[in-house]
Amino acid sequence: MGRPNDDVAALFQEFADLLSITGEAAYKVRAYEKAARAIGGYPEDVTRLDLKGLRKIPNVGEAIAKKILDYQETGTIRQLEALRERIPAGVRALTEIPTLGPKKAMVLYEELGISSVEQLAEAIPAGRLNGLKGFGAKTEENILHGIELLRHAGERALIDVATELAEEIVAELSPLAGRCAYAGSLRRCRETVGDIDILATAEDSGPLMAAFIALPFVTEVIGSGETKTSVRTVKGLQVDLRVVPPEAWGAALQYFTGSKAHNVRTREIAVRAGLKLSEYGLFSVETGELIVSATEEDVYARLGLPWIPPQLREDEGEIEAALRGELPRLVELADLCGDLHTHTDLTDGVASLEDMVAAAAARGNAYYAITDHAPNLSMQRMTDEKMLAQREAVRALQGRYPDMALLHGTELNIDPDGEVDWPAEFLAGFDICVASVHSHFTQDREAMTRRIVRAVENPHVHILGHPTARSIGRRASVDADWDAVFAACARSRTILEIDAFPDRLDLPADLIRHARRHGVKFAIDSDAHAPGHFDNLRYAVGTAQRGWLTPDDVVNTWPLERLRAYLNAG
DNA sequence: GCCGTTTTCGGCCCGACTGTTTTCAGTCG
Repeated sequence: MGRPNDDVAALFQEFADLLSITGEAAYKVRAYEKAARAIGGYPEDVTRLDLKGLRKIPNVGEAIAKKILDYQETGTIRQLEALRERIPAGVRALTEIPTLGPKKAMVLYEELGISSVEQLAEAIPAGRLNGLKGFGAKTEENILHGIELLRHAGERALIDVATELAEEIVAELSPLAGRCAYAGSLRRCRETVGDIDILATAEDSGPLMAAFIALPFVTEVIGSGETKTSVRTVKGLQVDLRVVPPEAWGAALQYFTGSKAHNVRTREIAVRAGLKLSEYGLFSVETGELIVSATEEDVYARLGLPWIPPQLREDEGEIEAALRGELPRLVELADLCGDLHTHTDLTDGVASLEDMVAAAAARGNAYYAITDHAPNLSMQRMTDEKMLAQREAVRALQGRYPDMALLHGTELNIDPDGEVDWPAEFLAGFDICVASVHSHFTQDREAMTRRIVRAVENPHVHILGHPTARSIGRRASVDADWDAVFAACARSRTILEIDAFPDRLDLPADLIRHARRHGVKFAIDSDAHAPGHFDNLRYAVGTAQRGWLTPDDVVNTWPLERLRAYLNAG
């Protein structure tokens, strides 16, 4: 997204990677990784802070603060440039090959001068690794396999694909397990996942492991032991099954949910209290005695913390908030009482107005907005007459739904100058207007910022639809000064959408957190084009939770009267 | 390199699996 803090964080992550390749002590590498994460999640722009301000960032001390000052002056970090000269970028790329880490990468570079994945792929069949210490036949085979995986699979799975697969596996294994659930980044509601972690309890892991390997979509067993089995599935997605004794459920679930950074923090807290935390429980260091392990709540409580929702476990301030007793009461799916962005077959939806409204009512919505596309998206062939006719149909339908208020709206197109489809007089006839970027995605930052700010300042625009217009894995976010956009939304009381389509999830979680600091409100919308799309709302809720949103932040958890008052005030 | 209810030095999260150097290092999560 090109935020300055992300750029600086990426430089320090690269610095850490290069240090680890040079064999620098692990704690030093970790110090840079921690600093990179802290900088990425820091609310203030680190390129505008002085030394004193920089030192306030957690895990940023004298040395790293000075490197940031160097970046402010020169646009780079001299020590990083020096490392880049020593270690070609291709050597760092070698560590992206599964099973090949920094140590092996450095041996390959120093002994054989290999500095790219391509060179390594050619060197192995040519026998150039023969006799190289630490590289036996099996290791060569694993590296070649890893290169294949890197080239072909590579991509992360979208959350809906991964969730459906994980739920299917849990359903298959549950009859054989005491307890069974998915953990890992999927439980934390990351928007994409690199693998799936399944956790189960059993006294004897044998039958579970056997059933797991026998699942029809398993194509390859990567590794298998008594407590852990890893497989690859038809879609290239890796799935790990961990089996622990029943009494260790809570500690194991906490451990396998991660993130790694969050776990490091909780273990450090344990160490300071004379305790040792592992997936088997919280133990006394002195006596080795088990203290707690049955539930996550027990583990956190014994560390002096409230239970922390998985969506927050990224070491991005949740530990500190928990210690202060300031964890947010996160918005939940059950809090939603309406949907403010949906389509019908009048434009590109695939279900009729009647069917969409019936499905919405069946979900128990208190209000529901129909927002078909406006005419400037010309392929939708919208006209004033069609839109007014739909409004009549909506009003007529209202009588059948005494418990659900029907709102007639539209999804406007923000043109390159920030104008929308209709003049103010026509827009005033809608109950609600969403406005979205659907074209000209590549405008430069200045033009895009001006464009979006102008649109959100339009008094008839209530919601900025899928604000970044990204398509995960296919199209990058548009480039805009998001702080300027969020400030404009806060001023004009324009609501930011969190679009539930699994390849959008837009606004993304990190930008949600930034926007919230500006005092902006949000709408969790399905953008449904068919009744089945309402099921995607769970993923938008997960994204909102990762953005630390409470029900008060989300306008479609509010009663209709409060929502109407907010829309009209804007 | 960072940090401090063991506070300016001496620590820094924990365990499983794999392959190889056969008693342990590297990688991964």
